[in-house]
Amino acid sequence: MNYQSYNNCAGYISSPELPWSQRKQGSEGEFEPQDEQILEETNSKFQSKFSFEEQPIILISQGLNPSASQNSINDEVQPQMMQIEILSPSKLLRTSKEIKSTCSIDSKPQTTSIQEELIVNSRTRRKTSKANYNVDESPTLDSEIKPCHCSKTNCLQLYCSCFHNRRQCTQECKCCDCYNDGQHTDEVLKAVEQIKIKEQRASHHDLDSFDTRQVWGCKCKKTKCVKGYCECFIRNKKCSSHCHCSDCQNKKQKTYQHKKIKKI
DNA sequence: GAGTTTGAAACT
DNA sequence: CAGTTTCAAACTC
Repeated sequence: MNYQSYNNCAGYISSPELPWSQRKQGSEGEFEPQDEQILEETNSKFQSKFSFEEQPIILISQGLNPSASQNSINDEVQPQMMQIEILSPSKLLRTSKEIKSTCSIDSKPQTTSIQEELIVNSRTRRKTSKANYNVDESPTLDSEIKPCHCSKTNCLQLYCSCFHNRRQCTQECKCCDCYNDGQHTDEVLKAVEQIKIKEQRASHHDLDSFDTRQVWGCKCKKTKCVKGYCECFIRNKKCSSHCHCSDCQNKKQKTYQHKKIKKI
C-alpha cells in the first residue's frame, strides 16, 4: 500500500511525486516508430503560424465538443469538452490576466468569463445520470457532474472521471495532488498523449478513450448489469453484442411484435 | 463514515 | 492476450 499518497491526502508535507503515469513507466515508456507518428500528428495539430522564437503556449479551456453533433441523434446542446488552444505569448499574457482576475486564492481555478458564458448557454441541458460519467448524449451542466475523489493518480488517468471527460477538476472535487486543475497543462497533455499512444499500440480499432459518449461494452460478472458498476446501465443503455457480461439482465427485451405482413 | 465489493484501467 | 494488480466509485452496514 502506498502510504505516501495517503499522507499527501491527509495534508502531510512530503516530497513531490511524479504523476502516476510517469512513475510507472516500464517498456511502455520506450519510444517506438508508431509513437513518433502519433507525436508528429499531435505536433502538427499544435503547430501554429507563430515563428519558432514565439513558442506557442497551450491553454486548456472548456468549450463545446465540435465533433459531438456527428454522433448525436439530435441537435441539442452538446456536452462540454476541454479544448486546447494554442496561444502566442502575447495572447497568453492577455488571457492569463483575464483568468487571474477571476481566480481566487484557492488552488482550484474559478470559472473564467468564457466558461461562465458556456454554463449560461447550457442552462437548458438535461440532468445527468446519478453516476459520475458524463457520457452518452445527455449533456450536463458542469455543476451537475459529480466531483472526483482521486487520491493517487493526480487526476491524470482514465480512472478520473473529470480527466476522462476532458474536464478540469473543480472546487467540488476532493482529489489529492490534482494535476487536472488547469495549472499543469503540460502534465495533462503528456498524460493524454501517453494514453493515445498506448491506444494506438493496442489498437484493434479506432477507439478514442476520451470519447465517453461511446460504449465499448461492459464485462460485468456479478451484478447482472443492473447496478452502477455497469457502464451500460450507468448510461441507461442496454447491453449489446459488444458486451462480455454474464447473466445479464440489462439486455433488450425480445419483442414479439412481428412485422405485419402486408396482404397483397 | 468506515469498510467492502465491484469492474474499469493499468500493468506484467 | 490472459492473468494480476491498482484504482476510484458504488454499495452496505
